[in-house]
Amino acid sequence: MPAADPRRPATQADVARAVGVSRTLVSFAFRGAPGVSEGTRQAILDAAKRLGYRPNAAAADLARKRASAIGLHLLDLSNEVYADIFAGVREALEPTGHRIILGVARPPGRPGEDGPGAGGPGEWDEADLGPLIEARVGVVIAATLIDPDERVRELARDVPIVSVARRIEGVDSVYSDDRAGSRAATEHLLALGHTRIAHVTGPYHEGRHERRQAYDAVMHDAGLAPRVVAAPGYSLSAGREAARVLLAGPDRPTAIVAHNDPLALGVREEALGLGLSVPEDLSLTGYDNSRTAGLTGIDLTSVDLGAHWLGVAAGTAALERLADPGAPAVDLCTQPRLILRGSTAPPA
Amino acid sequence: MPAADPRRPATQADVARAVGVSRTLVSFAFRGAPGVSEGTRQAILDAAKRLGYRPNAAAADLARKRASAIGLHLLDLSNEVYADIFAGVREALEPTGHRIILGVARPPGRPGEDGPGAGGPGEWDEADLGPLIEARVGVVIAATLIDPDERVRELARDVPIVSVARRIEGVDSVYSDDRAGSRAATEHLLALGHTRIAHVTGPYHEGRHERRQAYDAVMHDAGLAPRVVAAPGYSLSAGREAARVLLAGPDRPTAIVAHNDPLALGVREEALGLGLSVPEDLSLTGYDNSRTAGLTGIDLTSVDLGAHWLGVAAGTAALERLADPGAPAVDLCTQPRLILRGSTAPPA
DNA sequence: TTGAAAGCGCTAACAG
DNA sequence: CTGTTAGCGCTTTCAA
Repeated sequence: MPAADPRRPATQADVARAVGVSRTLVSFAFRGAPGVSEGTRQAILDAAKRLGYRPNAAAADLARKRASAIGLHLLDLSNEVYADIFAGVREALEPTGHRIILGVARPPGRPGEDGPGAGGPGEWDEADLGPLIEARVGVVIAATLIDPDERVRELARDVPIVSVARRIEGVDSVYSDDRAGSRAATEHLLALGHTRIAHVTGPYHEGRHERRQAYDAVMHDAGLAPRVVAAPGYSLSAGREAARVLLAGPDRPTAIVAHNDPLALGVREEALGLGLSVPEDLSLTGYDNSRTAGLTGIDLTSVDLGAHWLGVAAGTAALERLADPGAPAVDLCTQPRLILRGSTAPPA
Repeated sequence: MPAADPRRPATQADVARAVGVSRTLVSFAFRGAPGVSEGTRQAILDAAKRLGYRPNAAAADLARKRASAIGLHLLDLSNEVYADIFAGVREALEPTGHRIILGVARPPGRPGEDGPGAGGPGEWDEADLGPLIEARVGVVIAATLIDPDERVRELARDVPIVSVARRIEGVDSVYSDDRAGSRAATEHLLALGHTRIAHVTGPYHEGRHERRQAYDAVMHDAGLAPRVVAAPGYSLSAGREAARVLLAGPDRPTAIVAHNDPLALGVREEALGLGLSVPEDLSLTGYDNSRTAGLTGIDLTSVDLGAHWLGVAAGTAALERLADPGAPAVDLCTQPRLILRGSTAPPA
């Protein structure tokens, strides 16, 4: 039998009334607090089940004056990396019983999406993190933020932030060494004998340019001219668009370093569509080492940043931040690994 | 300058005090309610920004006695379909300002994962939906539930449920005709001339067997012996395991209908690893039409169930359910499309 | 146009 | 072991 009052969810008061005890007892019984006799506890639990009582987490948090939920901000659900990060975060949080409130960034094509160097208002993360803050999460784990560092530090005054896959001075950060990963990919191509190596990056955002910078640096050190094309996003179709530009001209690159796997896959599709072979006519590297990259027939050389591990570390850092708001900011950096596959070879 | 009291988030009372008005006014001003003079409103908004005031959504819901959040339960983030459904749901909910609280099912390998017909306790969804209910969401959109119909109807007494990609009598359901999709795939293989067609399904769950049933029916009608192998999950690696069994024996199938794309991709990897060619030695169909299925070199024939559209429809249905709790259950069924690609061909 | 007061479901001292 | 009493931050009658 559901609660007597139809449609209105049962409350602790209903349970207390049914059993004939005070509301406090019910509260105690549910939290396993000491001071409730075994008999009473059973009676309470039984009645609760009978009435279909469910604790109201929001009300509990309000009364307790502290959050039981952790916010998780993901940039793009259609990118496997974020699913991996999520899995890691949950693994770390699961045993603690913290609810995870997930927020996902609005898709690209937002008004004001600006090109390299334009230096837009940088207030995108605000829109995504706002709802999490208003849901009163105790800390938000963010993968990946795109606003300028300074802006993120401002946001971090409203709620503790753990930045995943991006280092932000003064904010808990758990990330992979993007410069090293990008450098490894570019140098690999260089070692193979390529000289016309291009880079496909995404829209400009501060804090998302390390892969590009490392590419630039390696090219510069090798005395080669860098060539960078910014795709209109981070997806496969954005990669196709970038490739269209890159592969059309006269001195087509013989190798391309893509910012991530979807972009690389897009470049690959476009190249294949143009009648080029990979790696014979075009060597290609991705970044993220997604499941797809490893499929036979795709064999995309890619950089593995250990997304799952980052997730676990971020979850752990969040817990620590919750426990000690005053602790110094965590700064955890891991080394990525270049996974060699069939998409790279010496130039023809 | 942040709130005077360090670390304690500003409240409406703080704002009211700063401006010199009552809390009521602040509340009104924030919700754009009529009855606040333009001057006062501006003063309030200014002070709020200055103090770093953020509305407390949980407290507001509590006082308002109704939920402003919608729960979204996703079975598996690493499967693209769910990302597509998510995108659709958000598209529908975005303009309304409802927060989306996301829950993701615990990964497989739970205790009690039972085989076909075993009829286990069937209380898995409960564990996943519980936190959503306790967060007091107004309705939960669930993609995909795995408990028996009857159990889901019980859960639906605690909170309105919109079931996505699965029809449940008496519960709002937005789904694709799985029998039709599976039938189309199987018949396609039949028409190609295959007779030894096997089916790779996942662990048994009531409400997740329509694809299998349609396969069985088509085989039966064609006078052929069905052969079904249950993979230990719905992932690529689960597909590999199933294929190991299927491709080892003496009368190896010449075609396989997989329950979904990851499973199909797993079968493909295993087959290729065994030295078989697709489609020459083995025709293969997936289900979901993921981005990966469409990649050159993968070319997986797959059934498209319009995941994004399902998401939009589910979001819309959720909104309607919120507006009218008493309305009859929605029952929306769409027709899937078989996308023909290079992974299917006549038997050698 | 503004404010006072009650209460949402729950927790947390503090008494019995 | 059990009950009483205050709130948590916010909305919402109802008066002024």
